[in-house]
Amino acid sequence: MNPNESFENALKSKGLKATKQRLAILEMLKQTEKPFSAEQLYLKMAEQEIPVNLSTIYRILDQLLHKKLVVRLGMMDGSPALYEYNQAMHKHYLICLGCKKTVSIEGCPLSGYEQELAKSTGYQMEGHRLDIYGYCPECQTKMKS
Amino acid sequence: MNPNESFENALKSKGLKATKQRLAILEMLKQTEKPFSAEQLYLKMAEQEIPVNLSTIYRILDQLLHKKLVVRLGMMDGSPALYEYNQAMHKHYLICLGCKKTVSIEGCPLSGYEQELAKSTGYQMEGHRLDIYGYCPECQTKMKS
DNA sequence: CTATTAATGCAAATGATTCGCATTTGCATT
DNA sequence: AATGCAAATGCGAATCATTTGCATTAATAG
Repeated sequence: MNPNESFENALKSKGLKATKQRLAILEMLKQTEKPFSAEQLYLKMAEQEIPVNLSTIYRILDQLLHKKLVVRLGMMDGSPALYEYNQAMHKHYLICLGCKKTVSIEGCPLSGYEQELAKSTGYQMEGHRLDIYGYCPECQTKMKS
Repeated sequence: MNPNESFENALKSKGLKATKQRLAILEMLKQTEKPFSAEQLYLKMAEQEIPVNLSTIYRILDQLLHKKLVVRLGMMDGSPALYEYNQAMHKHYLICLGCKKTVSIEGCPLSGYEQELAKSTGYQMEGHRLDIYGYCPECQTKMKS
């Protein structure tokens, strides 16, 4: 099955029209499997000569977010939000305070905990943000000198 | 010991001058033990007739953050950052995406996990950041109408 | 008490994101 | 294939949180 075709179906089944801008965004996020900001997507689309306006990208990302086709992460400071294709499996990162290298962690240590918390608080859970900080083996060695 | 005095020492020992604005912010955050946005602090200080400019508050919070006297929690959307007094004991929050109310969570679900991860990766752990997002019972009700 | 230097106020700039409204496009239906 | 209409897009301006440059003021070392 042609990838474009499956995105078309995904969009239509959610009640969204399959426009070239939406298809391009989904394709880009899916292919790279990396998170991008609205601006980065805007630039990439410009390269590929797909005409699009930045505000349209924001609107599209917002819709895809509500339809759970993408996930939004980030913004501890005021830097732009990042969006990534919604793999069923979500990830967490181990971030080195020395060299800023990030390693993804197997599985999610909060899988059960969140449901438990939902029950005890009455909240309807929408997700969480977890990053773990430390020093990688290389940076630990460097620090000893 | 007068609380003001101890904040004065805390500031001076970090190389910061003990101004009334800084003392007021620290006192406010310490007393309430709740996270506040820059704007909220600004309004509270206006009430108390402590003259201060919003940009000064941002600058102060930034310094206190670097000196580890306060902690910043980020929102997933673009809403304002929240700051709270840095208790030695770390906490995690359940944040309502509707009304932004934040509730602190009992204990830390990652206490054991972090050590386990240290062993399997060789990283030296320095801490983590965890916030959980959802909709509080009130906002869930509102959304149904 | 004075000098020095950091801190503050103010106003304007910036950066991310959103909004209103006119125009265009996808697509269901002839 | 042509038509109609809601949905989507483009464009510009607005908004909101936060930052910055520069002139003024206040804290503290000497």
